Amino acid sequence: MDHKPSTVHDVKAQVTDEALVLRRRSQIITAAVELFSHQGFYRTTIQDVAKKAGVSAGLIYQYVSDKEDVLLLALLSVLESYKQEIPAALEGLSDPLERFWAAIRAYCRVVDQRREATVLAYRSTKSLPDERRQLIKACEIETNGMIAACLTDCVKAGLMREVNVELVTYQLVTFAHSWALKHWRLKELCTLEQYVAEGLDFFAQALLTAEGWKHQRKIGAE
Amino acid sequence: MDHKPSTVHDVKAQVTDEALVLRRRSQIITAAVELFSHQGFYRTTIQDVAKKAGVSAGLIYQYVSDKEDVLLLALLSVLESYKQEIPAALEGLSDPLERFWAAIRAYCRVVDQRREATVLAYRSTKSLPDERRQLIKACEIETNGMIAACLTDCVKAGLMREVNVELVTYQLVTFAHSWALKHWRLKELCTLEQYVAEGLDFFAQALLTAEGWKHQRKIGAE
Amino acid sequence: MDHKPSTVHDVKAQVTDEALVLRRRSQIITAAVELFSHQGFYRTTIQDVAKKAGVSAGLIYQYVSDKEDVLLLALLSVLESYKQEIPAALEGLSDPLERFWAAIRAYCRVVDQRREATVLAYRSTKSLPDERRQLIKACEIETNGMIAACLTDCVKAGLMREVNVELVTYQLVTFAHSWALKHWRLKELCTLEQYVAEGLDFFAQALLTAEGWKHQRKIGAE
Amino acid sequence: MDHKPSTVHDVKAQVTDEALVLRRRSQIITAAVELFSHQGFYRTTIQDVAKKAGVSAGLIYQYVSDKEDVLLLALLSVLESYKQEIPAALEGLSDPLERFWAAIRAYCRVVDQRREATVLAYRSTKSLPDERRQLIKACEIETNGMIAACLTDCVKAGLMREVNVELVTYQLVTFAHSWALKHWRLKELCTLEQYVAEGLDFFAQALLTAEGWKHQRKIGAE
DNA sequence: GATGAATGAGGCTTCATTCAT
DNA sequence: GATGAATGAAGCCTCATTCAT
Repeated sequence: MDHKPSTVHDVKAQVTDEALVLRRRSQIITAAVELFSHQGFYRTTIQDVAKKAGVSAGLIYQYVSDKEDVLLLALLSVLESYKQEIPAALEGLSDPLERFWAAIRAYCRVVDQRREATVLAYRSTKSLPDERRQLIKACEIETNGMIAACLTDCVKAGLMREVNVELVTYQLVTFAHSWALKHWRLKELCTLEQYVAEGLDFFAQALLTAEGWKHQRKIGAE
Repeated sequence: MDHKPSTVHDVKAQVTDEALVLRRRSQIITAAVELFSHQGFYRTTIQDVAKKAGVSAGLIYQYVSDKEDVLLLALLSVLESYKQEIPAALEGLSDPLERFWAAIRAYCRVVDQRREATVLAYRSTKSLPDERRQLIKACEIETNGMIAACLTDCVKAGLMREVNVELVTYQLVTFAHSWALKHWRLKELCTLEQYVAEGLDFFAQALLTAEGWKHQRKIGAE
Repeated sequence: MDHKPSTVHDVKAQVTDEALVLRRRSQIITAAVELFSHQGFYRTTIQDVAKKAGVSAGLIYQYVSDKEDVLLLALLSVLESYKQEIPAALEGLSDPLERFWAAIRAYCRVVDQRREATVLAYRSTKSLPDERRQLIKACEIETNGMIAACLTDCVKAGLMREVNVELVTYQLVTFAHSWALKHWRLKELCTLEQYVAEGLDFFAQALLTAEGWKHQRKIGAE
Repeated sequence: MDHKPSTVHDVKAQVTDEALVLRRRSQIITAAVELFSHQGFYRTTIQDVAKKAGVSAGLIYQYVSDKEDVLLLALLSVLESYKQEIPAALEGLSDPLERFWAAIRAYCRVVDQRREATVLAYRSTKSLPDERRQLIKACEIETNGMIAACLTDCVKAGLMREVNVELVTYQLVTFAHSWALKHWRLKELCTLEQYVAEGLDFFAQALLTAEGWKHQRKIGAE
C-alpha cells in the first residue's frame, strides 16, 4: 500500500479506463515537461501543471500519486523519446559505420528537439527518491546500449580502434547532451548542423582505423 | 535593497567588518555547499544551513540577502575552486603539450574532489534568476578560457590539428564534468586514473598531429 | 433539499422504488457501520463505503443527501438493534425479576455482538448537527424506557428498593455500554459471562429488598 | 527521526527555552481542549486553534509535530487533571471509608468541571494512532488505580464486601464519566449534588458490609 | 437507475524572512 | 553583532459532491 513503483506501469492510476489513463497522463506529462523545463520542478506547482493541462488539480491525483510521480513520468517520457528515435534512425541501414553516424545524428537531433527537457533530466533526476531514480538510470543505460552496440559493431568490423566501449559511449552521449546543457553558449558559436559536423569529425579522428577511413570515404562518396 | 547584484561584490552584507564578513560567509558557504550537494537546493532549508554552519538562522541574513544569494555564493565558490586549481597545476610547466595534459588532469582532479558540488552546479544554476546566473556563466567561460588557451598553444605549436577551439574545449570540460555527473555508473567501470588515462588517449588520437605524436613520445619518455 | 430531516423517514431518497431503497440503504449502512466503527467517521471516505458496499460513489447520493446522513442511518441502525433485542429477550417471561435480569443480559449481549458499533455511537453522535442528533437521543431514551419499565415493575412488586428509576437505569445501561467502551481493558480481566455475572450480583446487592432476595432464590432454584 | 513519542515528554518541541515551551503549550492546549470539545477534533482546524490561542498557525508546529499531537496533549491534560484532583481530595483523610467517598466525589467534581473535555476523551481517543493511544490508556489505568486503592482499603478493613476490585472500579469510574456523557439527559433529572448523592447511596448498598454500615453511620454522625 | 471521472474548496504543514531582545 | 522565536504566505493533497453518459 505504500511501496514505490519499480516500473512505469506500477505508477497506478485510480481510474480504470485504460485509454483514458493514457490520454490524461499524456496531457499531464506534456504540461509538466513544458513547465518543469522552464521553471524547474520546485518552482512549478501542481496547480500550474493542471492549468496548463486544462484539467483540475484534483484530477492529476487520480492518475499519479505524488508530485514526484509527475516528475518521474515527465523524465521517463523524455528518455523514452531518445529510445525511440535512435532505432527509427537506424531503420534500413546495415553498414556499421553508417549506422554509427546515424545513431549519433539521431541522438543529437532529439536532444535538440527536446532541449529544455534534456536539461530538465540533468537538473531533476536527483530530486527523485532513490527507487524512482533507479528507473531513470535503467532507462539511460538502455539508451546508451544502443549507441554502444553501434560502436561495438564498428570495432568488430575493424573500422574503429579497440576502445573501451562504454567509456567512449559516454563521450558520445555527453557530446549530444552538451548541445542542450551548454546551449546558452554553443548557440552563439554554431548551428546544430555545424556542431554535429565538427563532433563527428572529432570522433572520426579519435576512433577510425585506416580501414575505417577507407570505408568512410567510400560511403561518403555515394 | 531590492535590485539584484550584478557581481559577487554586490552581494552586500549588513555587517561592515570586512574580515568578519569573509569568515562568516565562508562558514555559511561551506555548510551550504555540503547540504545543497546532498539534498539539493530546495530540500535544504536556511535553518539546516544555519545549524550545520553553527550559527543562527537570523545571522545568515546579515551576510546575504536571499536564500538564492546563498546558492549563488555556493556555486561561485565551486567554480572559483576550478579557476584556482588549473593555474596551480600549470605552475612551472612551459611545454604546451605538458601544460595541456596537466590542465585536463587538474580539472578532472578538482571535479573528483568536489564531485557532489559539481553536480550541484549542473542542477542548480537554472534555479538562479537570470542576472545572477550570468555571473556563473561568466565564471565558467573564464575557466574554459584557461583550457582553451592551452589548446590554442598546442595548435599554434603545430602539435594539434586546427580544430574549433571553443567546441573542443567544451568536449574537454564536459569530459571532466562527466566524471561527476555519471559517477553512479562510471565508478563501476573504472577508477579516476583509468578514466583520465582513457580520456587523454582518446583526445590524443583526436587532436595530435604527426608532429604532436613525436613530441608526445619525447615528453612521455622523460 | 436543504432542510434537515427530523425523523428517519425524512431522509429522502431520490429513488422511488420503495423496496430498492430499503435494499440499497441496507447495503450502504452495513458497509458504513463496519468502516466507521473501525476507522471512525472522518477517516472513512464515501468512496470507501461505496467500495465496501459494492456500489458506485454516485449511487450513495441517490439514497442519502449527505455523508452525515450515512452516519445518521448507521447510528440509527445500531440503536435500532438494541430496541429489538430487548423485547425479544423478554418474550414469554412474566416474572418481573426474571424479566429484569433478562433485559440486562440481552442488552449486554447485543453490546457484545456490536461492540465496535457501540463505540461508534459514543464517538460519533456529536458529529451530527443538532437536529439529527435529537433523533439519536430519542432512540436512546426509548431503549432506556424498556429497561426502566422492568425496573419499575420490580419496584412496584416490592422486589427492589424505591430508587430513582431513571438514574439507576443509566447505571444499568452504562454498565452494558462499558463492556464495549472499555473492552480493551476488560477483556483482560474477564469474559463477557463473568462480566455479566459480577454485574448482576452487584446490582442485586444494590437493589433487591429482603422480599426481592427471597424471590431471587426461588427463581434461581428452578 | 520518525518514531512516535512513547511518553509526553518525548513530544519534542523545536524551541529550546523550557519555560516558554510550557507556556506556549499550555496556551495551545487550552485553546485546543475548548475547540475540540465543542466542535470535535476533525471539525477544528489548526488555524482555529491558533486564532483562539492568539498565536500564528506556524507557531504551533514549533511545539508540536502534528495535529494529532495537539489532540494527544489535549487528552493528556484532561486525564492529568483527574490524576491531580483525586490525591488532592484525599489529602489529610485517613479513614478508609471517608477516603473512598471523597475520591468518588472528587472524581465527579472534576468531570463536572471539565465536562466537555471528558466527552472529548471518549470521542477522540480512537482518533489517535495506536502508540499514542497507549499513552492515554496508561494514564487512565493510573487514575483508576487510585480509586481501586481506596476500594481495596475498604475491603481490607472489612467495611466492604470482597468484590472484584477492578470491575467495581470501572463501575465507579463509569458513574462519574456518565455525568458528562449523558449530561444532556441527566441535567434534566437532577443536579450534580443529587446525582452524586444518589450514586453514593447506590454504591453503599452494593458494597458496604454490616461493619461498613456501622462505620458509615459513625462518620456520618460527626 | 447506476456509474465513476471530474471538480475545487479547504486543511495541514513547511519555511524564508523578520524583529525584539 | 547575534539569536531564535514568531509569522504567514503558499503548496500539496484529500475527498464530498456533481453530472454527463
